[in-house]
Amino acid sequence: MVQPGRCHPVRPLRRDAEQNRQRILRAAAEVFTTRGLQASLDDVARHAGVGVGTVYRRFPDKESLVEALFEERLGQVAAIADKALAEPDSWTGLTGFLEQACELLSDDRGLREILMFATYGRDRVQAAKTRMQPLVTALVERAQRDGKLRADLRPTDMLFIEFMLTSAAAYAEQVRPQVWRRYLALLTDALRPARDDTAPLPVPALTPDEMAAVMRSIPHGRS
Amino acid sequence: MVQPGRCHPVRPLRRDAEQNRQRILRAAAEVFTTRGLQASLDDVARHAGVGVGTVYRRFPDKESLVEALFEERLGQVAAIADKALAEPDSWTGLTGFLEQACELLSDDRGLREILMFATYGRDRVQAAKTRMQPLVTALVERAQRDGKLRADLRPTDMLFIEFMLTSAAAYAEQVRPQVWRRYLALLTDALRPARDDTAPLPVPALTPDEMAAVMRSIPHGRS
DNA sequence: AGCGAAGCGGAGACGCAACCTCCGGTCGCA
DNA sequence: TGCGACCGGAGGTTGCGTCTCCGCTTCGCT
Repeated sequence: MVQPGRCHPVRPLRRDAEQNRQRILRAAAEVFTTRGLQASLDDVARHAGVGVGTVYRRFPDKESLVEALFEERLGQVAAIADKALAEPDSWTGLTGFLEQACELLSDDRGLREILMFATYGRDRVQAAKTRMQPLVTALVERAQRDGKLRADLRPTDMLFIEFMLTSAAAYAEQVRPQVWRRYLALLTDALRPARDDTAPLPVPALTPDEMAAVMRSIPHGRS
Repeated sequence: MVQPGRCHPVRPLRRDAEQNRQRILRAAAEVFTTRGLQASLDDVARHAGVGVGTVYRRFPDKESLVEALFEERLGQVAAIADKALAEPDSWTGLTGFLEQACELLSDDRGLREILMFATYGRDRVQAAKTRMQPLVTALVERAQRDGKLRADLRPTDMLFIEFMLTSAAAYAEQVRPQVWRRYLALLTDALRPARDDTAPLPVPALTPDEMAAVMRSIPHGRS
């Protein structure tokens, strides 16, 4: 996908080598999305039908492989926010954003781990997040200006909602991969402007800085 | 707390030994609640100021220690449901249940892991769950009879809500341990009877059997 | 066809971390 | 005071994941 940023032109790989590279990428995608990032490279190699050595010859270490793979996915996430802002109706835009993000994350365990726990590629993820933040903010503020969204919600709330939904999705994955839609509907309903008798939210939302701190606070390893 | 079910009367421990046992239990409680069940017994021993050997002399293996510790906590969880049913107002009972359960779980990582992922003591947890199920069902049905709770919700939904909230709590633990209350308020609001323009929930709730399957589907190890 | 370089496989070195054992020494208690 | 319960913690054992190494294969150019 992305040519490595070598300073000298790279001699193209031999045909068989290139083919193997593709096979590895495909296998890695499958393994990491279904079993998560803690899957071993031996797994990936077995899945690709090549030896471990071949994997390590192409990708100096696990991190490179993971980054090569998820670069594109990270882009997709940001694209979802873009598309949501392009949607003329502010409410549809916002709920569509939540739904599509959840769709993307709910069947990609690797992406989930990378985004939520920054297991690898801290920097790339950081970049993706700083790109998304203003978009989400715009989405939220637009819907509030239109009176479609409960006024006391903040952009970071959307991230938490996303997080809660994908947690639920992950939990039920093996049994009912789609239940998260039930809870999305529930939460979506809760996002609409408060009725008169609605209690105010008892705790302020996280600030963007606090949100960043949350990410940093996650132990470097797994959940 | 609970005397081990030896068939022959147990000679009481020597005074220093008993004291160490207590110290171990206290240390284990602290370590497991803050760092989770994956903490090593070496950690516990260090924390207790005793050698590992001492720990293993008292508790044949890690599982026994964990079970000894969480037996009581598991009881507390069930007690919360009992208390909620005793509350005369059905709405207060239900939301109070959610709040108190979340309170208990949000600052006890070990309990969280044991309940959600059944990392240890599958049977005990199963017992606790089957004890709770009818209580939660009663709580839900009572509130619905009173017209206080959205009619299309099912008991398993409460467990998912619990799960989503504790996930959020865990996520923000280091930065803002109380944000979960914000999302509890949001969800609580969503639990009230649907307004006329509320969309129906798009996916059926899990059945109790499916819920049990979810538990079984969790890989035996960690999250 | 022939040859050099690029590529391959996978056994296994290495590192790490957790669980648990063992035994020389210590300490409570009758 | 002496015996036996008890202690500490070094280290055995196991298990797993990352990555290396080297003898052999395959490609592709001439």
